This record gives sequence, structure tokens and C-alpha cells, in this order.
Amino acid sequence: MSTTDELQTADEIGSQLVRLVRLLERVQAQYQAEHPDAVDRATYLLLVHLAKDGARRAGALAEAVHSDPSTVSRQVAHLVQLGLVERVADPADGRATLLVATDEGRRVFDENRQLRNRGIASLMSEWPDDDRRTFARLLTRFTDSFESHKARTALPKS
Amino acid sequence: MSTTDELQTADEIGSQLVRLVRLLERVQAQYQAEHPDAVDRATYLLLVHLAKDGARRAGALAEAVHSDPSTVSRQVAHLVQLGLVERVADPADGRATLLVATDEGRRVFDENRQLRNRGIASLMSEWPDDDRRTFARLLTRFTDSFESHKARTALPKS
DNA sequence: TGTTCTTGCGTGCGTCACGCAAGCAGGGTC
DNA sequence: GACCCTGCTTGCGTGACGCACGCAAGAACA
Repeated sequence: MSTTDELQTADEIGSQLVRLVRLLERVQAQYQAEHPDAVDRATYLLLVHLAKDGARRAGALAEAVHSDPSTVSRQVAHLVQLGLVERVADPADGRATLLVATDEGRRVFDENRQLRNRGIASLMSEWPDDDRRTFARLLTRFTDSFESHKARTALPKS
Repeated sequence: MSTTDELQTADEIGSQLVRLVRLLERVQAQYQAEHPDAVDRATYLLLVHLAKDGARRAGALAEAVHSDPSTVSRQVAHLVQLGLVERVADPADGRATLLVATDEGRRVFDENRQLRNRGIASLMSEWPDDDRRTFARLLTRFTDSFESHKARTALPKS
């Protein structure tokens, strides 16, 4: 089981995670409000997958984001309409279409990632270097632990 | 500006945050799928506010979660229907109704928080005590930095 | 080669949560 | 007591989603 100290630390981590997620949601909502034509987050995530991992078929993409194929189909249509993703015929299977990020799509992706990185670096600009690196390391470890633990248990929402 | 090392660390933190948020979303979605009658996250957040900070009026609640009063009104109606929140007449103003968490509402809140804490403690059970405490400290600091930085800049979505 | 089954994708339909605008009840002011 | 203001609720339209279905293309088989 867990000691009271472990539970107390867990309470702090949980509270801060809720706070952080809430903050991220609000930043996201604010961004969407300022850029009404921007694709929503779920759609953008498809572009991220394509830009990072290369061409994929729609079904594989739906699987990757754990979403319904119909939903992905509509989201991809939106990305194609914006010129961020292209459909190319799958040479191996005529009924499938490969989805591939266009140059513009990769540009948008890189630009957003750089903006994000600069933002994070900016908000941590007053941190000691040690703390910064330690936080990155522990955050990675926490996410790893979370992922490997997720298969076994589910956490409540808050 | 930022050094390349700072940007590199920021990139790791950003990537891990995206991964972590995605994981949390999936856990949340799974929870909702398993408990179709559960209130959604935004609605539950209202209960959290009421349980933690005491009675409030609907308008103040809407302000607190940065949501439209009409949305909050419907969410509160749902919570009332479930018996988790009660409407009591505001002694100071007849048109306002104070919202207060019922005993059952507080019980549900406490139960969920304990479940969450136990889950977090469980997934970190193999962590050294030092790392656990350090992570809690740095996460809190990161969220603080984020919050104080948010007023000035906005981050892109991914 | 022609028939049938399977696979991959797109589309109509209903659902749900949300914001905006209008409506309604209660207060305050003169 | 007439007026306006305030706090909340209720239509209404919108957007994203999942489910069920339809269509096209390959695969299997006689």
C-alpha cells in the first residue's frame, strides 16, 4: 500500500496536474477564439502524427489516436481542404489512400512546435538550469510510469 | 533569448506534456465509456469548486471556470438532479440562488480524490522518495510559472 | 472469367455540449 | 408605483462526435 507521505505527495501532484491541464485548456480555448479558422486540436493531432511519423492510411491514423474512422475521415478532409495534407494512391492497395503531410503542413507543424518551445523556455527562463533539466527528466519518467501503469488501472476524472 | 540547451529541454518538456495530456484524455474517455451515467468533466469541475471553496452563486461559478452562464446553468441542473448539489435561497438577494454541495456531493468528491491519489501513488510506487518529492515541487513550480506567464503570452496548441 | 466475400473509406443521421440572444423574476431607486 | 438593472433560465443554432450504412476495390474460388 502507500504511506501517508506518499499519498500526500500524490495529492499535491494530482492537484497540480488538474491545475495545469485546466491552464492548458484555457490557453487552447483562447487560441481557438483568436484564430477561428484554425483546425481544432484533435484534427491538428492528425497532422502531427503525419508530420512526425510519415505517411499513413486513414485507418491506421484512426487507430493511432483512438478515434472513430468516420471522425478521422472528416478531420482529414478538413486538413486536405486547407492544403496541409495530401491524399496519394496507395501503390500496394487501390482502395486505400495514403495520407501525407504537404510541405505547408510540415511547415505549420514546425512553426507551432518552435512557438511552443520558445514559450516554454520563456516561462522557465528564471529557473536554474539544474531544476529545468531535472523537471524534464522527472516529467518524462512520470509520463512513462503513467503509461505503463495505465494498462492495469484507471484513474477518476479529477 | 533562449540558448539551444534551453530550447532542447523545452522541447522535451513540451513533447512529454502533449503525451501526458493525451494519456489523461484517454483515461478520461475510458472512464466515461465505462460509466455512461457519470457527469462530464466540465460539470464535475463545478462540484469540485463547490466542495472545495464552499457555496457560490451560479454567476460566480461561471466566472470561476470561464464558461458561459447558460452552460453552467444546465450543468448545475444536472448536478442538482443527481443530488450532488443543492440550491438554497440567497438570504441577501432573492433572485440569486446559492449553490452548495450536498453531503453526497462532498462524499463523491472525496472518494474521487482519494482514488486519484491512490492511483498516482501506485504508479509512482517504485520511485525513490527524493524524486517523488522533487517532482511534486517542480511540477508545482512549473504550473506557477505557467500561470504567471500566461497573462502575457499564449502558447500554440500542440 | 464471373460470383461472392472481405476490406477500406466516406456519408447520413442522431446526440451532446456549448455560446448567443431573448425572456422572466426579483431588487433597487426615484 | 414606474422604471431600469441584475441574476438566472430557456430557445436556437453550431460544431464535433460515434454508429450504421453504402460504395468501391481487392481476394478467393469455381
